[in-house]
Amino acid sequence: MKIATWNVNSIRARADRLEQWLLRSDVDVVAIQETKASDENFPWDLFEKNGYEVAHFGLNQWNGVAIASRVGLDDVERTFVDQPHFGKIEDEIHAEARAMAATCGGVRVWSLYVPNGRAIGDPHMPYKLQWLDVLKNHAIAWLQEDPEAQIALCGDWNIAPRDEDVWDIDLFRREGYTHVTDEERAAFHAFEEAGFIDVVRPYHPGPGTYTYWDYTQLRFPKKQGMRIDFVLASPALANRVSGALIDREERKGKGASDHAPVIVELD
DNA sequence: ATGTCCCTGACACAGGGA
Repeated sequence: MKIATWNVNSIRARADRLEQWLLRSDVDVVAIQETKASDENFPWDLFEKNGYEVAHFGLNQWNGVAIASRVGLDDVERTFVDQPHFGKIEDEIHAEARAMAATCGGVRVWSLYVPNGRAIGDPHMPYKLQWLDVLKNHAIAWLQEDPEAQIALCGDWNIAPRDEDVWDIDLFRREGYTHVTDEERAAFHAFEEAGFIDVVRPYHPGPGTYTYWDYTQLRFPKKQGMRIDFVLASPALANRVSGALIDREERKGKGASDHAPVIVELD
């Protein structure tokens, strides 16, 4: 069985490439982030005509997550319990469309689009950290409840856990960029301390291994990327992993997302 | 090649997000 995670940066703009990628990659499950679509304009047919069931959670043009599966799609859950909100007091406050889960082929798959902290000192940064903290507490509870649970926390984590996960850590430090701060890294490592394992890194160690390249500044041809998309597997699921792929080919050419798909193979 | 891309509102391009 193959499980993938991919930030598509608009599922409508990516429809043709996504369909070709489904045919080529032969994945059984894909957790999708940043659909930038509401449920009303989500391309349901794209999945159904290729043999996938699909569930989507989208409220407007921002965020949006989906899970497609050809090995079952059960117990769909939209947002996690007590998912932090973001909004000014005077605005309508709602939980953003950044998290959903489904059980696919016996695996509890989460599609996660972790908030972008935007900038150090920006209110989106404590929102990001709080969002991760609440999710981490759930992750701990899930494993306490069932140590053998097969859980895949898939998504765009918007964190580069190690210095080698960005092309120039000195630049990030000098400019005070996000994604590499101690606080963000601690929030990520808390999942590892809870027992979840980055199952891709052992197959594709760094330095120079990335999953995202900014559209600007010729970042992709210059090989200036960031490793921010991860599949964190529970211990029982990690034991089944037999391979992994960062599909860098999919970042090439016209109409590519700025993120590459990340694929995990299970025995 | 791959020297931003994508969305919306509204009809041209500004504004917002990444």
